[in-house]
Amino acid sequence: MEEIDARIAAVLAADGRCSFTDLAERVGLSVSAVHQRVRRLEKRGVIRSYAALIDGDQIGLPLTAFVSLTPIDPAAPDDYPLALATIEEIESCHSVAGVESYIIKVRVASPSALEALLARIRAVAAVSTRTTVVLSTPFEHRPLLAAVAAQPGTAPPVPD
Amino acid sequence: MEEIDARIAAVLAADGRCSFTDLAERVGLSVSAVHQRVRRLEKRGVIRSYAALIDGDQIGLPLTAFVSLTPIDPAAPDDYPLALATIEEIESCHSVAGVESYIIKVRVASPSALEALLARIRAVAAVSTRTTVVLSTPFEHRPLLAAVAAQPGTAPPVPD
DNA sequence: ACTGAAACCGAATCCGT
DNA sequence: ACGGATTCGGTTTCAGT
Repeated sequence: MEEIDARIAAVLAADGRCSFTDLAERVGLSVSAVHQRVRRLEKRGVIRSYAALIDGDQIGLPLTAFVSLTPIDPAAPDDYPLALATIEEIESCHSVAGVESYIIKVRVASPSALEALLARIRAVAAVSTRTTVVLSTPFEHRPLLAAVAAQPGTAPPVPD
Repeated sequence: MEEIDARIAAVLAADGRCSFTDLAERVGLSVSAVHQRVRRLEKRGVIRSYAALIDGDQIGLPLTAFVSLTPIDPAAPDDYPLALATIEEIESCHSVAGVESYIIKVRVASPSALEALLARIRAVAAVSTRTTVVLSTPFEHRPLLAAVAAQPGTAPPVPD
């Protein structure tokens, strides 16, 4: 991917509602050129989607936890992701290397809601669980493109 | 928070670039009313920001890992988040309950980049690290508002 | 692949309820 | 707090280089 595409992606990663007009100014291209590039980034899947990032505390889901899952029967067919996807409290699901097979991130309203959620997880997935409660989140959702966008792919235009 | 605000937040969580016109149709209000509500959700911090979600694989950061951090000196002042925030490869940082003090999520280009990153983390933070490599991500960034938005807060308007 | 212009549509504001 | 109208600016498309 080119440097200019990386910069466009970086801007949108940090400000998902940035207008094409602003974007054009920031990267030094015409509006229609940026438009073209953004559509291409979307089509290629570099930009997967756009999202409003919501504060869990303010929507009645103040408790975040990471839950590590270990299959009870190691020989069981691995369709856990499908089963887990049906549970809405699970925000993300990662298959991982190590003693445990999956790490999922969940958000719930209360400790008792967490307890009920863990029961549901064990019910749909035949796993044992290990839960790590999040106390606070100093930061999250940081755009990872700053470094990528900063790297000089082609030389920047020389000012005269 | 009201039900209608929850629905607005849910729509924007799933489609961060949704227009006010679309939003108005979806929640059954006028454009100016939703506009007002969205601005209020932003001001109150319910909507923290908007972001384009980027595919790490496509920007040269195919390796994701969770790193658990344990302070070497348990009595040391806890300014780890500040130190960690300077490292761009760290996407999120959570303080957690348990044997370890923090769980961070990182994205890097390669195993050797991960090795270098871990060295940097230990350098800035005086911690021991335990790393869990992500093999695949069945899903992530799921909007957690579906359940919240579905719950009937006030009764819906009665059609005549 | 980028520019510039044209046509269209959405955003933002104001006023009235 | 909502709706409707207005104005302004952004989006989208097209033709040209």
